[in-house]
Amino acid sequence: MSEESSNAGRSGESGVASEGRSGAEKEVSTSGLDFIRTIIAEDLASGRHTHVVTRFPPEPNGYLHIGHAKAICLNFELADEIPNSRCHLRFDDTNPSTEETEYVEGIQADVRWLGFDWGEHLHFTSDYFEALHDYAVDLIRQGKAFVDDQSADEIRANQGSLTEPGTESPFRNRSVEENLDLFARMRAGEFEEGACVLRAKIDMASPVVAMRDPILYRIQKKSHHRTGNAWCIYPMYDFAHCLSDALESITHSLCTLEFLDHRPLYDWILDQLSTPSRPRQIEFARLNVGYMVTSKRLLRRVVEEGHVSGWDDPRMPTIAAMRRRGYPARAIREFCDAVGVAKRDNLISFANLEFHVRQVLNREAQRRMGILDPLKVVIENYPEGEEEFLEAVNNPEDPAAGSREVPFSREIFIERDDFMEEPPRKFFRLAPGREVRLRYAYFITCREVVKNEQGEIIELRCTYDPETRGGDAPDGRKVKGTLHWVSARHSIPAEVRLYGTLFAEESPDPKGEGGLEASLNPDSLEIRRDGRLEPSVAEFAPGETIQLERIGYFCLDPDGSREQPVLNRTVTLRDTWARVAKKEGAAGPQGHGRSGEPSGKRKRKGRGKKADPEGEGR
RNA sequence: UGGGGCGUCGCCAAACGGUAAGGCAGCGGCCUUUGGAGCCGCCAUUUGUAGGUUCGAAUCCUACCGCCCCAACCA
Repeated sequence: MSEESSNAGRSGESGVASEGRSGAEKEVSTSGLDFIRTIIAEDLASGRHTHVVTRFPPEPNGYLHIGHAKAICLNFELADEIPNSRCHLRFDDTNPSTEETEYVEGIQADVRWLGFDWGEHLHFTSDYFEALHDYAVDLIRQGKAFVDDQSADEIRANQGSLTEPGTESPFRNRSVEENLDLFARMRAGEFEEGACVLRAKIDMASPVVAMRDPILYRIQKKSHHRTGNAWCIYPMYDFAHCLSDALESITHSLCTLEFLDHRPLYDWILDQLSTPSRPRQIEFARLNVGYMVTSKRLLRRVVEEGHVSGWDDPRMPTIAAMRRRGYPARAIREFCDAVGVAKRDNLISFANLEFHVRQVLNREAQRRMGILDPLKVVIENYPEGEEEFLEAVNNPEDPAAGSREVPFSREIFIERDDFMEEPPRKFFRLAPGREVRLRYAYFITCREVVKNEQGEIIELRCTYDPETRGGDAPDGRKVKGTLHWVSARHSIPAEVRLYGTLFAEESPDPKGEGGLEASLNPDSLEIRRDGRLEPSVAEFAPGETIQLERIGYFCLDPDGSREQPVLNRTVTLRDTWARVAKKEGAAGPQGHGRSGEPSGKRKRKGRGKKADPEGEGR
C-alpha cells in the first residue's frame, strides 16, 4: 500500500485537501467542460481535492480496443491536465482462469504506444490479495459477510428476478465464529470449487440486484499468472475494485455506464471498512464506432475462429491492429478527445475516425508514388535506354521533409483507372488524344491504345513534351489532370493489402441470425499483388506510413522486405471524383482500389450496444 | 412489469432561466503540379411529445413516449 507517492510529489496524500484550505466554494467556470471535468473542477474549487488520481484498470484477458482507448485517454489526460496528478495502470487480475501474462505485456505496449506513462504506478489487483482478504475478514467480524454453502444454481434460483425479491440463504445467519472458521478453511483449500462462497450480507429484497447479498469471494483452484498457487480463493470484481481504488488513493474512479448499478455496492463496501482513502465512482458512456465491435469476447472469437490473422490484423478494432494499419497514436487521441465524454449512448461514424487519421497523416506522412493496378505506357518520343531523375517534394505540408529524385524512363506504369477510352463528362484523366501531366515529370498525350485479342487494353502509346519537364508548360498551357506514375524499369514490386470494414453493417449484430459469421464483411480484405512502387519506398521501415499520391495512406507491414514491400492501406484519400462519377451516373472508374468501403447503411435497432461482458471502462 | 440511466441537426456535442457553440458528414464556390490539402459560404425559428410556471424555458414543474443497462461463483 505504498501508494502515497505522487508522480509530481508534494501533493496532499489522499488528494483530499487539508482543513484550512477548503472553506468557501470558489466560483469556477465549467462552461464547455464535459460532466466529469466539471465534477473535478468543482472538487478542486471546493477544496475537496487538491489534485486527482485516476486509473486505467484493464483485465488482462485480451487485447485493448478502440473503446479502451477512450478510457485510457480520459484517465491519463485528466492526470496530465491537473497539476500534481497521476494516473495508474492497474491490471484487474482477479480471475485466474481467463488471464494471461501475454495480455499484460500487450496492454502495456499499447498504452505506451498511445503515448501515456504511468510512471511508478504499475499495479495489480493481485498485489492486494492479502489486504483484500483481511478486509473480508473484517466484514465477517462485523457480521456483514457470511459463507454460503448453496450451489451456484441455488444461489441463482434464490436471487429472485427483476420484479421479485430474492430469498435469503439458509446459511445467512451463521455465527461470526463459524464464518471466520469456514472462510479460513476456504483459503486453506479444504473445499472444492463451487462448494461455497463468501457473500456480503446486505438485502435480498433490494431492487438493485447487485445488492442482493453479492458474492465477494469464490474458490478457484487455478494457478494465477502472478501469484501462482498461493491462493485458491479469489475476490470478485465488486469487492476488489473499490478497495483497490481506495488503497491506491484513487480520487475519481471512472468507468462505463454498465457499472452504474454497481455504485451502491461500491459505496456500501467502502462504507463498512476503514480504508486509506475514499474514491468516487463516476460512469460515462462507452464508445461505439460504426462497423466496429468492442467486446473482447467477440474479438477473441474472431481471432480464434480464424476470420482474421490475429489480434493485430489491421481490420481489427484493437489498438495493436490500428497501429499495424498505420493509424497514428495522435490520431486516435485526437479522435477520442473530439468524441467527448457524456452519458448518452452513441455510435460514432467510422468516417469520423478516418477524418482524424487523415488529418494527422496529411501533416506527417511523406509522399511517394505507387501504382496498384499498372497499365503500361510507352512514351514513343522518349529515347530508348535513357533515364533521368526528377525532383519530387516529399511533403507539401511540411517543407522540412525535403525532396527526393524519382527516376523516369521511356516505359512507365500508370493507374489503370486513370485512363478511359470513352471518358465521361468531368473525367479529367488520360483519354485518347488528351494531354495530361505526369506528376513532377512531363505532359504526355495519348496517341494510341493497344489491345489484346480479348479487346483488353494492354498498353498505351504516348508522346511527351520535353519542354514541360518538371510539370509546367513554358507556353502557359494548362492540363486538367495530373497522374501519378512509376518508371517501369526502376520500380519495385509490392503487395498491397486493401482493407474494408471487418463487419458488414454499421451496427453489427453478431448475436442475431447467422451469428458472427453473417455479420462479417466478406470483402474486408483485397490483396493486390501487382503493385509497383517508386524505388525510394524501399527506404521506409515496417511501421512507417506514407502517402501514395492520389490513392491513400499506406503503412509498411512487417511481412514485407526491402525488395518487396507489403503495404497496408491505412485509409484512402478523400475521393471527390468517386462522388462526382457516382452523381453523374457514369459507370466510370471507382477510384483507386476501393474495396469494402462502408456502404453507409445505418441500420440500428436502438442505440448503444449490449454491454461488453468485459466492459472497458473500469 | 422492480431499479437505474439517457433523449439538442444524418452522426457526435455545447448551452447550467436571457433567446440553440463547435466538430464529422453533406451541399455550393475559390484555389491547386495529389479530383489530396487549404480557403469561403450554406446546413436546428427549435431541443422526444403534450401541458404548466415565467416578461422570458433546451434549461424549472407535471404527465406521457422512446432507447439503453441490471437477475456469471465475469469484469
